[in-house]
Amino acid sequence: MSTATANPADGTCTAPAADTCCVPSPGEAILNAEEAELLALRFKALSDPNRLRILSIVSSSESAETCVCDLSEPLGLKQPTVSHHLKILVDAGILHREKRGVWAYFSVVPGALESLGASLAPKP
Amino acid sequence: MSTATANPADGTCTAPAADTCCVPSPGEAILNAEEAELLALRFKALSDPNRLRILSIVSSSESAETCVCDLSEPLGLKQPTVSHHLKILVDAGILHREKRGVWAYFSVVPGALESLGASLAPKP
DNA sequence: TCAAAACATCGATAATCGTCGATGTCTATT
DNA sequence: AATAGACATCGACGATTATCGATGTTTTGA
Repeated sequence: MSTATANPADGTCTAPAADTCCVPSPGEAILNAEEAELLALRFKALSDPNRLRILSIVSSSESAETCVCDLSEPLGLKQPTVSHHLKILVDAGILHREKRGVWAYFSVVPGALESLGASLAPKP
Repeated sequence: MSTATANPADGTCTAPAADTCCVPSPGEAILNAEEAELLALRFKALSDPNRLRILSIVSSSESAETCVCDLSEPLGLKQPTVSHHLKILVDAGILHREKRGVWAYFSVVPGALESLGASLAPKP
């Protein structure tokens, strides 16, 4: 199971067996599709400049809480757009939403960013 | 500069000044647009399930090096697609490409993922 | 010199995403 | 009850993205 013909569907990559290419890696330790999908969803939440700035503002706020109207102006985005980004961050488990009266306050979920960062570590 | 009328462009959010909303945060420590754009670009490289699996395969490879033909089969993707994903990861500074003969070998840039993960830490 | 193989690049297509105006929902105030 | 304001949701539009077939480039082996 270690020699050549890695992609029979293409008929290509039938390595000359002499040189060492196409050693299909350990086999088991590979991130499976479902896990990858879940992880990608969380990174996708961080893949937009405005969402990163939202996180920066929320986490650096004195009260560690921010309402939507605090974000619209410094980002130069309209309210529906800000709400949309906030929803993505909440769905990703990164932000926490708490409705108090008319306002909605957002805060960073404790440990959320750290655990995401930890998934980039060399070896678990 | 701490009271109300956060979004004059909309005419909205003229807070009643009695309750505490719309305190526009510290002011200086906010991630600026250029930095956010750059960070987002790197996270965007991690925001695709197949790219995460590519990283998983490359980093768990025995020789810490992988060629394209090793990736096409386990991911179920055609060669041009794999090449496309690899280019994105290389451009983001996460993977290193080395051409040896006919094959191209990829390896994780040392410290690249760690430094990205560190940008998610509580306080710099 | 020629053929074959690995990989990159191009062009096209379907899907997803960011943005915003319009509208709906809910709450507090009058 | 009615109004006003904060926020969420909807629908639309332009831009970006993932995927793949076709093709180009480069290197090895005959």
